[in-house]
Amino acid sequence: MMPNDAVLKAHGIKPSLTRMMIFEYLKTAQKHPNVDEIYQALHPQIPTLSKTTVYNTLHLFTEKSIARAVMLKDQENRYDLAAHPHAHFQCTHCNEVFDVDMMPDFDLNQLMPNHVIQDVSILISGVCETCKAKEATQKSS
Amino acid sequence: MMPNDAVLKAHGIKPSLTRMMIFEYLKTAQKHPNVDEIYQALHPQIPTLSKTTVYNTLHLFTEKSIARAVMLKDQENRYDLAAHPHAHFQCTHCNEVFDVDMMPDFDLNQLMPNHVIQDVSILISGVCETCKAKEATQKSS
DNA sequence: CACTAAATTTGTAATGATTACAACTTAAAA
DNA sequence: TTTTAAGTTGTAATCATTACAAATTTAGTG
Repeated sequence: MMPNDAVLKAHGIKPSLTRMMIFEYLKTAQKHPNVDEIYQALHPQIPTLSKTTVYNTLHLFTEKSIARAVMLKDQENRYDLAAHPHAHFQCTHCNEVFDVDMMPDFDLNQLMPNHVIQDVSILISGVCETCKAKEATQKSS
Repeated sequence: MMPNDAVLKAHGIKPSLTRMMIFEYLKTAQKHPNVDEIYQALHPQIPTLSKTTVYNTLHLFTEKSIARAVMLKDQENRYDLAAHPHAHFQCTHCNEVFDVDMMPDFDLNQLMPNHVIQDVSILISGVCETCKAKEATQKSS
């Protein structure tokens, strides 16, 4: 696996320490963090970190296509590495977000031959396994 | 085609005049209006209309599944009738949103048998026909 | 090293969509 | 009519995001 600084450089991003750490957090964290979560997680290690920097960095990352803003039924943005495209499932009960390793290959270039397709994002909403089980238990009691 | 009040009633919504007009606007307007556009469009006809009412009504409509909040790369919500599911294309140049009459039928219930699927929304982003043509013209000049 | 310019980071203030909430109005029920 | 509920309204608060200018760091050059 390519080291983080190489990945950033390969996308034309100068690998400052802050950028590397935000990238590393996106890579490691098993969630789809919003700006505040990233800030809270890294603040202890980078005491001078500012939220504006987190915003700046995420804008840079999405512009250079190493991250994506995940569209959700929240009023805030969450972020995701752009590496392998996948769909997202968000539970309407617990609000949790899960990756769905699936990306149907409809041929958009054929369907919309005169458009330039840059990105496709799929959001599935419903009730997750856990919440569904809880519901069932409550109803039967 | 069912009259508006019947549609509302069928979904358990009492068809007040305001609600009917917001519904009618969603049905007629060839766009994916945000709250402010709806408010501006109806304000002349309903001088006492309040933005809060627009918010309330849209919440009610989405809750009762006759409208959907369209997820876009904007910071504001846009709305859409829930009638026929379709994907959305948003141009990264002019920001315009177009309907894409396509909804791939991946079998989510099979893929996620323990989840309850309520909704699937697909957002395609890229450059639209018009903007692509303009770009080409500019480059060649 | 010293100096300069550019890139990066930071903090504060402004913006703007959305929500909370209490008051007011209208419609329905008794 | 009287009462109660439903619907609507306006104001104030919340909160994510952006604007922007200052401060800091980094890189390049003499």
